[in-house]
Amino acid sequence: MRQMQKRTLETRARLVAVATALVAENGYGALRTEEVVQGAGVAKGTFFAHFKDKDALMDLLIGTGIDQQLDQLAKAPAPRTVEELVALQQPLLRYMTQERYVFDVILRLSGAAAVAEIGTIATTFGRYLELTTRWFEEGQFRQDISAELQAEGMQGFVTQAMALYFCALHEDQSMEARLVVYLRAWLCPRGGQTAV
Amino acid sequence: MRQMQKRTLETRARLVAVATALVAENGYGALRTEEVVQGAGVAKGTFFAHFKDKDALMDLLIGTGIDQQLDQLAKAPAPRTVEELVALQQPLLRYMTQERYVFDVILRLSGAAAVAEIGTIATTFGRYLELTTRWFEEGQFRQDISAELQAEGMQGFVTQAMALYFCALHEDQSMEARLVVYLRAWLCPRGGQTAV
DNA sequence: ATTAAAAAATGACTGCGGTCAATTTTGCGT
DNA sequence: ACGCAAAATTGACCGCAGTCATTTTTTAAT
Repeated sequence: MRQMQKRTLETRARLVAVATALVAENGYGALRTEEVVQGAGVAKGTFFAHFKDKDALMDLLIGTGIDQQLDQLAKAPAPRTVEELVALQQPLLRYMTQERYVFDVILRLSGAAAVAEIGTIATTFGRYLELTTRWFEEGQFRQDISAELQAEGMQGFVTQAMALYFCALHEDQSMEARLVVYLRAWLCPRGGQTAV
Repeated sequence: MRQMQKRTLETRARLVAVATALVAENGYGALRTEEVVQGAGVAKGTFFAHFKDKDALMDLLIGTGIDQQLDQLAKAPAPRTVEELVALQQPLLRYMTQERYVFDVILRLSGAAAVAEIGTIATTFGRYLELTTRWFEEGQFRQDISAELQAEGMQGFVTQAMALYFCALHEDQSMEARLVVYLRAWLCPRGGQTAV
């Protein structure tokens, strides 16, 4: 098995650089592989030799963006209130909802289809869970369920809040306001009936 | 303004009938507009005169399927335990996760893009909320938050459970088992700390 | 019946993602 | 240096959703 050529890395880097620039200019949804390929000075087929499909490129671009947001989250100390929790995550939510197309891609790629092909976005979702689980391990919120479960639940509510952001039927409140309501109910339940 | 012609209804009915048959045969993801059009004996353009795009047809087909599931749910008495809650919804979950493609379409269309164009799937999601809210109004579960909020939260967890069903990283437990864990934590919290 | 205008249907055409047999480039063994 | 096989690249081509100027059909007024 021969090693990868330097040329390969250069071509790939050029494709990614051109794509990044085009996205910065016109947004994710407007990106066309034809433009990327022309900008990089290669043929159509070369693109697909480097990326399985357009989604694979998007996975890389958007996944990188999410990772940068998580870097910020990782710096901050564990939030102690629901309000802090939401405020801290606001930049991440804004990034993921910047375009309807971006949110759709994230939903589509956040679960790895096969273990063999865990993409960047799927990886960031794992990292998000790890990171927020650590917050809950500080014990500021619920004691009756595990930190992992609290984190998984928060992830679900965050997704739901983002989804409703794009829904014309639920324009009454902001994404953040809705999330505060959800997370208060999830993380600070005031002992309801305990039917099992 | 002249009224709609009988011909219009006939053509549309034929398109839907052919599409339904094709889906029954090969599944949703394999449906091609070309086949629908040929089967109905009309031209390509006619299809798009009746449906804004392929998604609009899918919205109708899948939305109808969901509605049938909800009809079943509406018949049953309000569940009194989390296990009943999950068992009752199992057929609905199975329907929505029968194909990856179906689940993707549902996610994409469950929120109405514009108030003017509320599709069948978006409508069923509203119906699901109404229906389950009524369950929670019976007061079997949490007393500290509204029935609506309990229903919205459940919807989020159901979606999350379905999403993880398609994720290779979370194959350790079934959709139903995961949902039971979520809903127990959501609906039967045993009074944790009440930080606000 | 005649006609005019709206409604419906047509199908060639476009845009764009993705494929693949053929070609060029590269690095290794001799 | 030479030859050869693997790796990388090429671009014509395909599949399929969606468009639109043109034609056909229907309806209502005269």
